[in-house]
Order: sequence, then structure tokens, then C-alpha cells
Amino acid sequence: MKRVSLKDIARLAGVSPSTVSFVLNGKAKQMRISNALAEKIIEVARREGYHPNQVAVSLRTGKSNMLGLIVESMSGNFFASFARVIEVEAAAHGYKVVYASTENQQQKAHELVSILGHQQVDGYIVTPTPGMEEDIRALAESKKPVVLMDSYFPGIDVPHVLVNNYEGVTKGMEHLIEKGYRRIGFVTVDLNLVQMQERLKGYRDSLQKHNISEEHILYVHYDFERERAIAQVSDFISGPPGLDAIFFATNYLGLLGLETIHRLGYKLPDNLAMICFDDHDVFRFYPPGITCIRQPVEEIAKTALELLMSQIGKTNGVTNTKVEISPSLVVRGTS
Amino acid sequence: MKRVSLKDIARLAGVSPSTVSFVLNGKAKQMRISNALAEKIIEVARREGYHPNQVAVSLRTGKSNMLGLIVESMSGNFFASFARVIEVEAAAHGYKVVYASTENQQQKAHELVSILGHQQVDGYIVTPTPGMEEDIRALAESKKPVVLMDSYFPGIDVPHVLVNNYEGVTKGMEHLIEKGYRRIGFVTVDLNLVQMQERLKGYRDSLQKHNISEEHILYVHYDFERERAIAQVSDFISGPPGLDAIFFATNYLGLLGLETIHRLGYKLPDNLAMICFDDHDVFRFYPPGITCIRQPVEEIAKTALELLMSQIGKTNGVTNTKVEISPSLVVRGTS
DNA sequence: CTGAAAGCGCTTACAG
DNA sequence: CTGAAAGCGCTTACAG
Repeated sequence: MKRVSLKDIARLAGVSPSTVSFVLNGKAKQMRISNALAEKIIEVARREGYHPNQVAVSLRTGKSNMLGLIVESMSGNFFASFARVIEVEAAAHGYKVVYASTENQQQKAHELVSILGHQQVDGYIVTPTPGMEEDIRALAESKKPVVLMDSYFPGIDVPHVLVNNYEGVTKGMEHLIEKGYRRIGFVTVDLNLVQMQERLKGYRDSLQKHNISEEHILYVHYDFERERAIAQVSDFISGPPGLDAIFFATNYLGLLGLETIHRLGYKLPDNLAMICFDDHDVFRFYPPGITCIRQPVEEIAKTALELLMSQIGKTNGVTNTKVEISPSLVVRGTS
Repeated sequence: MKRVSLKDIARLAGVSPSTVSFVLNGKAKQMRISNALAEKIIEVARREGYHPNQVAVSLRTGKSNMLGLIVESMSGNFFASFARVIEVEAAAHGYKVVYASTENQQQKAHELVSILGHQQVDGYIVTPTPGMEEDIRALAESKKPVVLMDSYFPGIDVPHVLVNNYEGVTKGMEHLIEKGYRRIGFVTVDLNLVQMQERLKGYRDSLQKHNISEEHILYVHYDFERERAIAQVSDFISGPPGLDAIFFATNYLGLLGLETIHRLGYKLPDNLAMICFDDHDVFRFYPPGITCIRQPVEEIAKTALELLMSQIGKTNGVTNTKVEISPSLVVRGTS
């Protein structure tokens, strides 16, 4: 049951460990080792079921072949989809992924430092929360490969990839306006995040572009209880001024909208249109007919990983790259 | 920007690396190192921001302080909740968690072997799928700490923890019967999994116990397209024999039920009751009034981790332990 | 073409 | 009480 080591293979093949290492790492040619010998070594390794001890490799090379994925929360469909894509893509590059969720302010710093401190990962993909600014800065300054996603810090030069929030909202607004809606409410959250600002701007610019002067914005408080938020949303939907469409600026807000629909017994004000900026996959829980601005998670994830890989590849510092992915408009059909 | 090593600390403190190692690993007493010296060393380490290189520790000790969590799918609320609990609990024991999802048959074996082969994790928590039987057996035979959850293989002696499926279904059935429902349909999946068998048995035994002879079972085919499944479920709900209650045996089936509700425009047959074996958290997407048998994810996760830790602790072989957690009945209210 | 040797950063018997 | 030394399993200059 003992694991076979490189040395074992060397002994079995009658060569030195160095030779085995060269062959198994594809440097046979380069080291001008005869084909016959190389094949023999490979055969022995295969037969004995040899797998290099990655821990030893890591210690020796200083690379762990692991990536750290730090997200806000592990419960949530967005994370789930995201993580899966990252995992698959990373595997294609020969990397494994270690996850950490920040959940709350305190822990996040700890997690970061802990993983970082032990230098066990070769790079990071992070969904930053407002409190992480300094951690990210530290990471960037120590020249660690990092990619931010879903948000970023305007003051820090780190590559980031996110959905084009502005475009998403304007797309949705165009859709509504084209269908004749005019009294369009916008439900957002009172958090000072850059992506929220962009979404709000999209709403306002769209109205302005079409000469609609009525602006109806509901700011849901960041950390109210759910019930209170639902009450707010419910009032917003049902009360004056008699909106004919509602735009939910986030996934979570859309869910509050869904709950409101439930509460109202699925009896919405006549023809009320609902549209929502969707993370991912919550979509399918909405009733048919609801429109969503879908975040292209797969694309975001893939892009983030590419960005990270290119950083790891060159190792010579990090350039600030911003990639914005276009979201698409999807109408919840009956399938 | 160079990381400080143990040797650096030793030099700075004017002692040998061994002494530093002893002190930092809490073996000062045991090695009868003077308090003064120990404190000095600790102070130097703190000041220099020393963190041991875990890779080196792993190589030397043969322990990685990492756990492998292998699940069927990373997208899904069950995984998300589960993973979070495991992560937190593992951290409390000083372990990190590496995730891998099997998604499909081919990859799973690969993943397993790959992680296992590189001996990078100290133990495994696995949600087994039918095809993994041999992998699990191999793991168990090599005396690796493993805990199965959510399912298990009757033929393999590996500790496992799962919800008490039988109890869950009977609980739900009692609930329905008590409320006067008699024509209760059971929607299940035609997969030969031990937990499905137990759920079905719970349904049948409950009927029998109350002398209800009408058995209405819908077997939804394991890998049909979604539309076809929905059609089946829809027929089952609306068609003869005029069921007055439906029991969905899994989370996924419950979602098909939800979709059916959507399709029917929320107009269910009069007073039709729906009950569903819920993984986790999908619950909140259902309309109010629906009853769920809730899997206590947190408890399952914690138990699984405890089981794993105790195995890792003693290292002397694995005993077959089965832990069944009681699920609870929850009615989706308006909050 | 191939091997002996150093070294990645630790831990831990072993010898004072 | 404390230090010198071996060794975990690899990779990679270096020397033939």
C-alpha cells in the first residue's frame, strides 16, 4: 500500500532519479535521453501507478498548482455556477481550486491572510466586498496574481471582469419602453457599490433618452429584515403612482419581488411588467413571462480564469485590465 | 517581500531552528525550554510575521490539513449550504477544504484518483453516486478516512450520515393523512438508490398503516428531458384519479411540481396539497402553503465532519457507523 | 546521453 | 535545556 516514489521508479528502471524526473516531465528530448530509455521509464511508471507527490513538487518548485477562489457567499446560485466553471477551466490548466467565502467582514481578512500567508495558492480570483479593499491592495502590491470579478475598486489597479451593468440595464429599459411602458419603477439597494451606481445610471439615462421625466426609485435598505423589505417592495408595486413596470436591480431584490407576487396571490396589477438583473439560475424559479437580464456567468468565469492564467504565465507584474461582458435579455418562457 | 522562514527566526533569535520549531509548535514545556527563551522566540516570530510554510510541513509530516469534499454537483442549493458548513467546521479543526464535483461518471473517477493519488488530502467526504462504488471501496481499503453522506453502499463498510428518509416520508404522510387527505400520489424517480427505496417504503407503509389501499405512484424517468417530465407530472396532478395530495420524493421533482404550478397559472385542483422532500433552501421559492420535509443540512454536515475527524484522529482503521438525522416538517409560511 | 548532489522549509529522533 | 543532522519526495543546475 506504500506509495511508489520517483526513486522507486528509478531503481526499477535501473536509472537515476534525475533521469526519471526528466523523462516524466517531458524533458527527455531536451536532455537527449534515448527514446528507448524514455519509453521504458514511462512504462515502468505506468505499471507501478506512479503519481508524483505534489506536495514535494510544490516545495521544490514553489508552485502549488492551486488557485484560491474567494467569494462573498457559497450559498447562492451564482457562486455555484461560477465555481463549477472555474473548477473545470482550472483543471484544464492543471490547477485545482480552493474556495473560501467571506460571509462577514472579520473572517474574510483572516481567510485571505491565512491562505495567502501560507503561500499555498498560485493566484486568486476574488469577488470583492467593500471591506476587502486593503487586502486586495496588499495582494496586488506583493505581485500576487489576482483577478477581481463582479466588482472592483476604482483606486486599485487589478484586472477585473464583470458584466456590463450599464448595458444590461439600458437593454432592459429599451425592452420595456419599446413595449410601451412608461411608468417604470427601479428597485435598488442603498449600497455604495460601483456596479449599483452604473445600474442606476443606466435607468436614468434610458428614461432621459426617451424623454420620460417620471423617475420612481425605491432604495431598499442594505440590511433591513426581509419582512420589512418585502413590505416596501409590495407598497412600491401596488401603491401610487401606479407603476406599469418594475425593474429590480439585483437578484436578491428580484426574489423579494417574487415573494411579493406570492403574497399577492399571483394577482399583479394589470399588465405589470417585471424585469430583473439576474445572477444566475434563480431565473427558473420565476413565473413564466418575467424578463431577466442574465449575467453570463460562464463567460465571466472563463474570462476571469484566462486573465489569471495570463498573469501567472508572465509573472512580470500585473497590468490593469478591465473586461466587461455583455449580458443578455431573457424572457422566462414555459420551458 | 521575501517570506521569513523558520531559519530566519532562529537566526534572529540566536537559537537553532529546532528550538524555534519546538517552541512554535507548543512543545516548549515538553522540551524543557525556558519560558524566557520561548517568549522571546514567539515575540520574534510575531514581529517578523512568520507563518510556517504549510507545504514544507505537509511534506515532512505527511499531513496536508486539507479535506476533500466530493459532491455530485456544485450547482445546487444543497451543495452550497453543505459546503459552507463543512468549510466553517473544518476551519475550526484547522483544516481547509478542497471541492470536487463529479458531474459525470467519467470525470468523477478521475477527480478521485487525481486528488487521492496526489495524497494531498487527509480525508474525504463524499456524496456517492452509483458509479463510485469501486472508488469508495478502494479508498476504504487503503485505510483513508472517508465519510459518505446522503447515500451509501450497503456492501461497503464506510461511515455514512444521511437524513432518515423513511422517517421523513412517514412524517409527511402522517401530516397529510391527519389533515384528511386520502388520495395521495407519490412522485419518485426510477433510480435504484437506497434512499429512494426507503422513501417509497415510507409512503407505502404509511398508507398501509392507515388502511388506505389506493396507491398512486409516478416514476419519473431518470434522464428524460425536462419538458416530458413536466408533462408527466402535470398529467399526474390534473388527471384521474383525482388526487387530493401529492408527495414529491425529491427536491428536483418538487421543482417540476413548481413548474407545473406555474404552467397551470397557479390554479391547482381544489385544495390539492403538495409536499416535498426538500434538499435545502429551494423551499423559499415555493408558493406559501406548501409543506416540505426539510433535510437538516447543517446537522448532516457537522455530523459528517465529526465522523471524519474522529477517523483522522485515531487512524486505526474505520468502523462502519451509520448516523441518521431526523428531518423536520416545515410549512412554507408567508415569511 | 546520464548520475551525484544540493536544496525547497520544515520536524524530530538523537546526541550532547 | 539546546543544537547538528537526517530526511520527507521532488527538480535542476552541475559535472562528467
